[in-house]
Amino acid sequence: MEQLYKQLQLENQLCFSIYATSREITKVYKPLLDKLGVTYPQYLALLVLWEHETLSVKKMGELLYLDSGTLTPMLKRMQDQELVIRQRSHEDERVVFISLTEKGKKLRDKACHIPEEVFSMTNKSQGELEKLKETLQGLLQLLHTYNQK
Amino acid sequence: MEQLYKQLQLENQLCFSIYATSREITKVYKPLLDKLGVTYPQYLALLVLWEHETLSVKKMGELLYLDSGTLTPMLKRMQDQELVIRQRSHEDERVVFISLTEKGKKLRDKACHIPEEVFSMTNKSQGELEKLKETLQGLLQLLHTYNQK
DNA sequence: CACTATTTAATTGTGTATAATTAAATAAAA
DNA sequence: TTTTATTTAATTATACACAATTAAATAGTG
Repeated sequence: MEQLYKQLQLENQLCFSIYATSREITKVYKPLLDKLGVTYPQYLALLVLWEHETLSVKKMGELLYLDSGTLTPMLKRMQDQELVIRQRSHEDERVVFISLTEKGKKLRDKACHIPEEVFSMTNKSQGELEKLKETLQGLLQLLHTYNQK
Repeated sequence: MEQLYKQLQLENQLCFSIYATSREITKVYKPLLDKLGVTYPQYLALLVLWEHETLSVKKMGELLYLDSGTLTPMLKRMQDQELVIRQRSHEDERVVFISLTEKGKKLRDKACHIPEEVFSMTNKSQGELEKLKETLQGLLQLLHTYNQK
């Protein structure tokens, strides 16, 4: 039982180190994103829209691993800020397409320097962070596949 | 500019791989924690209480990297479920001590097998996950120190 | 001792997250 | 072609997260 209890120590939880690190990362981004007037999840939404121009809510959810319960209200807030436009498809009335306004497109140039700023504060090598990212992407795929079943 | 735009691709964001992985991990824990009747953040709170028996809200926040705006309502819900007891210190009336009820203590034995169950589904080696954990703990410390300034 | 600063939780307001349900539309099958 | 199943967003309810403020208590200073 001692051994089993030891497995329950916070110190030994990989899950916690990921969970806490994720939240600390959000805090690092906060002052940078405040300048753009967006939150961290909204920034992620912008990343995929800058890459794809127009996306359905479903496709955005697949890319960001988020569902409509999260995306719908978030995208409505972004529409209120005039960052995105939401419009139903004519071919299939169930589908809602999200696209960027001019204001949303312009934010890209203000965001350009953010990755570099965040990287520089870590004092880690590019290679080390790259490797960590790939390890996590592998784990992410594995867990996501498992959760789909 | 092309190079700068490339840095904004979702695929290149370490932050996103951590963010998304963290949420997928929570989903893996969900069915296991449902059996105990707790959420994932509540499970983390139980982990530190199983280790420390009694903790102030402040100390719990330090251990879990959470503030009172998150902990206070969560601990009240856990009190409603009769998992914890909240009582103010006599020496310092500002301090609230959290301790486990018998029911809360007993959950430990039901939780014992969870780490093993989660580990087994990953198909990763113990060493690989251990190394990932240590890398993230280092990053967590670094970011947390930065965010404190 | 009075006054100020600090510490600690609680509260408030906003913004995610996710499970579960609903509703509308399309596609597939009998 | 009616019926059935599936797909897609939206909605609802619950539970975090965190910034900012408040309030109470303690500690420190002159």
